Amino acid sequence: MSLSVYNTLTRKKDVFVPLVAGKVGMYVCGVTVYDYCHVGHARVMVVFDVIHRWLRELGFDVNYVRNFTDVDDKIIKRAAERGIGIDALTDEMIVAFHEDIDALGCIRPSHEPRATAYMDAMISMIQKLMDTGCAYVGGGGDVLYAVRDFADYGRLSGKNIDDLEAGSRVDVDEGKRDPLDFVLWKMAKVDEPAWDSPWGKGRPGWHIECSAMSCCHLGDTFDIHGGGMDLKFPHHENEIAQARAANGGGFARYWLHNGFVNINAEKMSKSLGNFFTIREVTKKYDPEVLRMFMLGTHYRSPLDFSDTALDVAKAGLDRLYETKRRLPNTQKHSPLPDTFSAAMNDDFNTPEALAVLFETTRAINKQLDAGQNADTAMAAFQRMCSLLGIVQQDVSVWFQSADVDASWIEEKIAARNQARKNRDFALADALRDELAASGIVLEDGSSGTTWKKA
RNA sequence: GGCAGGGUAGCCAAGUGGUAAGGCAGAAGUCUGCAAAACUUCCAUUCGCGGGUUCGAUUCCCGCCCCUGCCUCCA
Repeated sequence: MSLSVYNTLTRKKDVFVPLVAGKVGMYVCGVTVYDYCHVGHARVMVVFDVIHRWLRELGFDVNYVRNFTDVDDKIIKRAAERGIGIDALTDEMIVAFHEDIDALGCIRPSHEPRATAYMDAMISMIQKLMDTGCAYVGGGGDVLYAVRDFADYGRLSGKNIDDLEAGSRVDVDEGKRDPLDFVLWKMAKVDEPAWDSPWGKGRPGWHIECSAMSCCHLGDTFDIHGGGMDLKFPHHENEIAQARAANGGGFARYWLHNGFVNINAEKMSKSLGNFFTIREVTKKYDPEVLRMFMLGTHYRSPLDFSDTALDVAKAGLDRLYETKRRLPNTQKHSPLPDTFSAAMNDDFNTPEALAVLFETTRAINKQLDAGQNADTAMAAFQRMCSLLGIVQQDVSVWFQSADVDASWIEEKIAARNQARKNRDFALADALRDELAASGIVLEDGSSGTTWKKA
């Protein structure tokens, strides 16, 4: 059974064969750290976390690199508004990023390079582009990349340079030879953070950082490059142009792009202002709910965000945790169901994988209901949950971490059970209703009464 | 306008040239004092619309309608 991945470059599912047997180099475009992450960012992190986990499960030694863009116009503007330096802002936002993404159960990448730590690499790449004639100094002093000189320009995004120019929304900059040319090195204005370069004090353009950092960590040619759909053009197109021109070919072999998170069928984005930050959402929902919500849709499809959708994700998790509650763990080992592996190997089909998990859940419950040993199925259940990064908390935490007084609940339960013993069901039901009003649900089992959050 | 991706039950969402996974919600039953949870059964003769290819299409082809995205920063 081999892994197939949808490759944006070829527009089809390709069998995944790494450059070096047993090893995978994967670069994912991270975030620009000037504000808190929203749910759209969370999707990229969760999607590639699952991909990362599955690649490791397949036995690959994965070198997973995800960058931080820690210098750009938005950062400079925000830092100025707050009256702090850009480092203070980006340091703060990186800490927040880690809090949010860790909460979502994402394993940290092997490396998380910050753009500002790679100035030399970027400058050296730009110098190579100048040497080969692909780059030039424009009218305003900025160093620009001449897209016309790169024959393959537009291949990744399926665009044709002339079509782009025809419907161009790009501001025509007098300093550019071609409106599509993009900035490699931007001259600093007064009071802006700047670094020395052969072309004067300035800062890198957005695209060059990813080309430089990916090649530094993974080599000129590596396996996987990922990110959100919106990065296909121009960001990834430009990355390819820069890296291939500078290194004489190569660069990423498989390009993976995840779909957007939408709100009312419209893309969630900063510019539209229709976004929710991860921390806003996780105030109301457990982070695992957000993760479950994302796994329920294939990573390349759009995902519509709503409270209803999160409620559904929570209900699904509740069902899985109910099973975990019945059989908290087993030391037994079991292979993954073939159907699960097949789903994951088919371009990381998590909805299909979840279906297998739910089927396993039913099988376990059935066996337990019949008084049979369910350890084998439970072992498979645990492995699947672990690979998907869900159902990772203690059952008691999941069901009982309420903002209520546990001893008060226990008192009510004791009183109710006394009433039940006296066959005073009116009183018993009243006590149960009282707890229900506080969001507590009771369950009378053969071994006593337990409670959980609604 | 150019390019790309979609339209599957009340909702979410997989999928296949051979007759529609899974989840949520809903209905009935088992269990229970009653519930809850679990289990069982039921819940799309049908996959945007119209043609075509085929023994057979939701799945392939053509046309149409609708939605979204990219073409500027964007995960």
